[in-house]
Order: sequence, then structure tokens, then C-alpha cells
Amino acid sequence: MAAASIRDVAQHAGVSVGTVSNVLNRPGEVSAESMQRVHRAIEDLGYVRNDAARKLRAGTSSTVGFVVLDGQNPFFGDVVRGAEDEASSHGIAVLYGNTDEDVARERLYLDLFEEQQVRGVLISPYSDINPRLERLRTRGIPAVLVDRFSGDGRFSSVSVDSVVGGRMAAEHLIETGRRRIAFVGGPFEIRQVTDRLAGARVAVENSTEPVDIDVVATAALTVAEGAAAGARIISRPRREWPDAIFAANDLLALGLLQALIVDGRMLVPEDIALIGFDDIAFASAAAVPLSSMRQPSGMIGRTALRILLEETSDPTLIPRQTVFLPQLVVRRSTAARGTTGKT
Amino acid sequence: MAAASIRDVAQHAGVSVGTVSNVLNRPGEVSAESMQRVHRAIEDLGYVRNDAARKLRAGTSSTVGFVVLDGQNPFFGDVVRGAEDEASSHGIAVLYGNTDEDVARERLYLDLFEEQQVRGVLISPYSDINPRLERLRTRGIPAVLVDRFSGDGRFSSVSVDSVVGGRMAAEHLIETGRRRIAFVGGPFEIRQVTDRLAGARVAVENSTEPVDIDVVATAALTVAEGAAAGARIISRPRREWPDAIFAANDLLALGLLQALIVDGRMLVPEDIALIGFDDIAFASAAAVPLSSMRQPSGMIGRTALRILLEETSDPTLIPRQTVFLPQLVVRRSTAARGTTGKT
DNA sequence: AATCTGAAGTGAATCGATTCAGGTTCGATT
DNA sequence: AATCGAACCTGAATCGATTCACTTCAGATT
Repeated sequence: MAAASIRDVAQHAGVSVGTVSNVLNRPGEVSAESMQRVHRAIEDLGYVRNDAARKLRAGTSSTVGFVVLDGQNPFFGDVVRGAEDEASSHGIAVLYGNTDEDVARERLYLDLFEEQQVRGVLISPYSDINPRLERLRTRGIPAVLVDRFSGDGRFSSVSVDSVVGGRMAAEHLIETGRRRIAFVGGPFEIRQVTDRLAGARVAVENSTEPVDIDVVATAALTVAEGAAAGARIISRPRREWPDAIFAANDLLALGLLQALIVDGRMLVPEDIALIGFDDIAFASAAAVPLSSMRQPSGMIGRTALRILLEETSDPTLIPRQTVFLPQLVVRRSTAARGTTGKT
Repeated sequence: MAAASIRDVAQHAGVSVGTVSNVLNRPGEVSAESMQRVHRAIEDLGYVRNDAARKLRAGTSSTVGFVVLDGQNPFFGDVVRGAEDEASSHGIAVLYGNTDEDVARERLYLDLFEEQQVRGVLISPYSDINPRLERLRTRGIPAVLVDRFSGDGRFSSVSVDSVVGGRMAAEHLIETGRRRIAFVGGPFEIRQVTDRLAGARVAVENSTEPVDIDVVATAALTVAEGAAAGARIISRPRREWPDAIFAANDLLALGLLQALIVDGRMLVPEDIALIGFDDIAFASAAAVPLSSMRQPSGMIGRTALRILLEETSDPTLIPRQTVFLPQLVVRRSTAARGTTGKT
């Protein structure tokens, strides 16, 4: 049983294909009578529009591609979710691909999206793919960078100011009396990591008190790497133990927390404060609820999608950089020493 | 600058469009000479295949739709990931939509996938959509149910035996000396929840020792609901405290764990054992590493996709139900009372 | 009665990749 | 030399929705 085409519908309703198309696309220009008959026919035949034919003719689709860096990180899950919400209110679907920090897959998905003639592309880039995105643009497919500031201003971007976030986190640690801060994060190819560290350094330098900061490098932003980093910190001679840790993201922080609790010699927050970044859902659910720099993740997705749609409808728009400020969320893991603080 | 079409490529290379198509689709039937010239031309013109035209002609695409119940749950993230991996090794892309337990969105995505003529649909159903799936099937679009046994055998499914899983979890609690078990879960519209409880009841009845089990209902399978349920349990008179909790999934379990630790009167695992279901990544990273029933989540996704592809290539295949057994993962949260067990 | 107007409708051309019946070339075989 | 077949190539027809120049016709205007 072949699917019904627009021609079948036209025949069944006793009108021309043009009229059927008008019923579907500009209902104003059709008499009530035809309208009804066409709808009947559609119902009877179970007709469903063939998107391929429509797309071929129109040269564009109602799909948007999203190339995500790390689908396992709940932070990106929230961003995708926001984009999806916004998209579905515009009748647009999000096609989505995971790169897992793999250059080949990043390219694969961009090719795929180009073949599919998506309306536009959201991407949290891993490698430097500006040239690739330029080419897409000449094809009429705009792109918006997500969670990454567009340094050269060639594309619109939606991100969070990681430098400010890093500064706020470190200032919070200093204000609550900490003086020896360890920054845990890596790899340093990831822009956000270096920015957060840079921000923390600013806070340290601006401090009226003398504050130390040292760096513990990790190979990835995962729970496992966080736990490993924790073990390394614990194995230091006791007098070199920090009294605060700033983790580049919450996954690391959760790993660190686990390592510290298992070891048991340094209590959080009594002996050592711990703060993460992203404020994923699991941060507040940790055994010691985790302080964190909240990113408005859903909002990032929504905004990116909205900007993308604006650019598709007016290609002359100049790229604009949207930067949100992160927000300090204080929970028990950074309570000051004397405090019995619960959250 | 209009994008180059296959005709432009043919002209540029001095061959016919048919030959260009052959280069792209059956490289064996083309001389090395033409091959090279066509590839040159493709390079020069920056040609990219128009997927819409190809799909229109072929009547089918190389895309698969995945309708996911709860994109925020890391368990589904892992399933999607597995499906994606398998798909990409077949040159197939996964289009993915989140229903968030919303009937309207479920229908929306199915409509969308039908218009797009996807190859097939993976779905973890929320409402009863068998009729809708039947219609898709008459259109040549097969569907595979994910994480849900197909009761009437009309569709293939890939799931985990939740009854057995529930039994194993409860047996483990009983074997390690627990006698008063609380089952935390809900809503009971979700099949998995009732199955897991049913399994636990079987274990209790089969036990040679007298074992109590009672049910603490939740409104959703989330961390927040878990914490709330924990508070309710703690507020009971002391002699009615359970000595073990079986949570319907890990999100609940993590919430429960947090509530118990914050309160501090019941130690895990000394006073109360805690086991979850799914074995998401955060389970092992919890402050008290969480015992759980592991579901082979990635495998579920891979398998579902593989079955789907088989059904697309041979529509006469009879639906088959694939059921995995969950696996008990013992960590510290269910260590026997005397033990200093660490994991 | 002749003419015009606007609303409603028609149907052929179009988008670009694929397919396949038919054509050409050329070396091997008889 | 004639015949054959394999290898390779050609190009028109096709998929289905959209578009737009064109037709139709009821009713208004002169």
C-alpha cells in the first residue's frame, strides 16, 4: 500500500493539486467549500506531507542541527533541552549529534547537516571549525556557537563569562576565610578551563590578604578524573594540603568530593572547601551539597536557538555575542569553618 | 552563489550525470579515469549531495527517529548513546526528540518523523501509541519499543526484566541480613515501577525468614522526589524505621541517600542499606557508593537499533522481544552490618 | 449588452539525485 | 573478418510538493 500523495488527495477531493497545496499552505486563498473537501480527502486517505519533496522544492527545511561536545555531561543535556523547547514552539525539530571531543565526528555531523539542508546549526565546537562554518554560511546555513565566545566575532555566540565566574568562585572562597586554593581542571585546550583559572587568579591578585593558588591538571572533565585528582592532592605532605578546591566543573568536583570522603582525613567543608561549576542537578544532591557557579543552561539553549532563527530569516544580521553571567550558589561544601551551615 | 548540483559536477567533469551518480553510489562500475575527474570536479565546486532529492527519489532516508521518555535521566542518555554508536557505524543518523512524559509531544515527534520518512522509529513509549505505530508500519516505517516489553507482541522490543531485577535486589538485601524493606517508587503508571515492586515481593515471599516490605510512593523518578521520600521515612517513629531501602531507580536512591546523610541519625550502610536501579554513572560516585541493578543501557540502544535496521531491510520479520537480565552491582551502600566494606 | 473585476482554481514546470534501458568501445574468440 | 561480451557510459523519466502564469466565472459597472 503506497502512501497517498498530494495528487491522490486532489483526485479524491475533485480539485487540482494546486488547490490542495493552497489549503495546506495559504488557507486564506481557498473557498470554505474546497477547504472542507480537501480536509475530508486528507482524512480519508491518511495523507501525510512528503517532507523530502517539499524540502527539495523549497531548498530548505524546518530542522536545526545541534553538534554537542559531550552528551554525557548533564550540563549539555540541559542546554539541548532548552533549545528543544524553544524549537518546538516554532514547529522546528532539533537533529542532534554527539562529537565526544572527536574531530572526525564533528566533521561527520556537519557534513550530514549540510546534506540535509538544515535551517541552521548550533555547535559547541571542539576543534577550530570556523572555515567549515564559513562554507555553510555561503550555502545559506547560519551557525551559532554555544558555550563558546566567538573570539573574532565572525559568528553569533551564546556563552557564559567564565572569567567572571572563576573570579566569583575564588572570591567566595577567599571571603569565607580560605587562603590556599587548588584549582583542578583540564585539559587546557578547552577554553572554559583556562578562563576559569584566569578569573580565579584575578581574584587572588586583587585580594588584600595573601592567598596561594596552585593548579592540579586533569586529562578530562569527568568524575573519574576528579577522583584521581583528589587522590593526588591527598597524597601530598600534610602541610601542603590546600584549604579550598575550585573545580573547573561539577563532574570533577563530585569526583573530588568522593575521594575526600572515602579518605576521611579532610572534612568538607570543615578542613577544605569545595566549589564546582555548572550547577548540574547532581550538585545539590551530593552527600555534601556542592556550592557551584550556576550557568543558565536551559536559557543558553533557548537563546542560541532564537538567535539562529532570527539569522535564518534575515541573513544580513550582524553576528552578536550574548554573554550571561554565572551565579554563585552557596551550599554546604563551602560553609565557613565555624558554621554548622546546612542547605 | 547557488550550491552546485550533480549536473554542474557532470558538466565540469565532462561526463553525464549518471556517471557522477555512479561514482558516488557504485564506485565499482566506473573507470579510474572518470572516477578521478569526477572527484576533482566535486572538490572544485564544493559539491554536497542534496539529501532531499535523494530521499524523494529513494522514498526513504538514512535517518532513524528516537522518541525518548526522559532526556534528563542519564540512563536514557546512555541508551541514546548506544543507539548513536551503532547507527553511525551504518552511516545512519539519529534524530531525537524528548517527550518528557507529554502525550502531545509524543505525537508531535511521531508526526514529524513520518513526514521525514525516517527509516524507522525507536520509542520508549509513554502513552499507548500502538495504533499510531501500526499506521507507521503500513507506511513501511517499522518501530522498536525501547525499555518496554511489548505485551501483545505486535512490535519488537528491547528491555530489561524488571521483575527479575526487583527480585534480585530484594534477595540481596535479605541475604545481607535485612528484614524490614521499604520500596520507594512511583508513579505506578510506569510499568517498570510496578514490575520492580512485584519482583521484590516475590523475593520476600520466597524467603525462609520473615521479611516485611512496605511501599513509599513518589510522584516521579527524580532526585528531589527521592529526598522527599527520605524525609518521610525519617519522620516515622523510630521503631518503624526500615533497615533497607530499595529505590525504583538511582535518581530516587541518590535523593534518599542525601536525605539520610543530612539527617545523620541513620547511617548507610550500618543502620540502613540502600540499593537503586539502573547503575548510572553517578551511582558509583556517590558519597556512599551506591549498590544498584545495572542495566546494559548502551547495549539496549545498540540492540534496538540493530533490530530496527533488520526490520527495515526485511519487513516480513516477525516481531521479537529481546530481554536482558540486569546485573547486581554491590557497593558500599549495602555492605552487611559488621563489614568495613569499601568499593 | 458589453465590459470589467476579483476571487477561486488549474496544471505544467521546477527542484536534484537516482535508475535503467539502451548505446558505444574494444579486445578476445572463432 | 565477423561476432560476441564485458566494461563503461549516456540521458530521459521519475519521485511529490510548490509555484505562478493563466483560465474561469459570477457579479458589478457602464
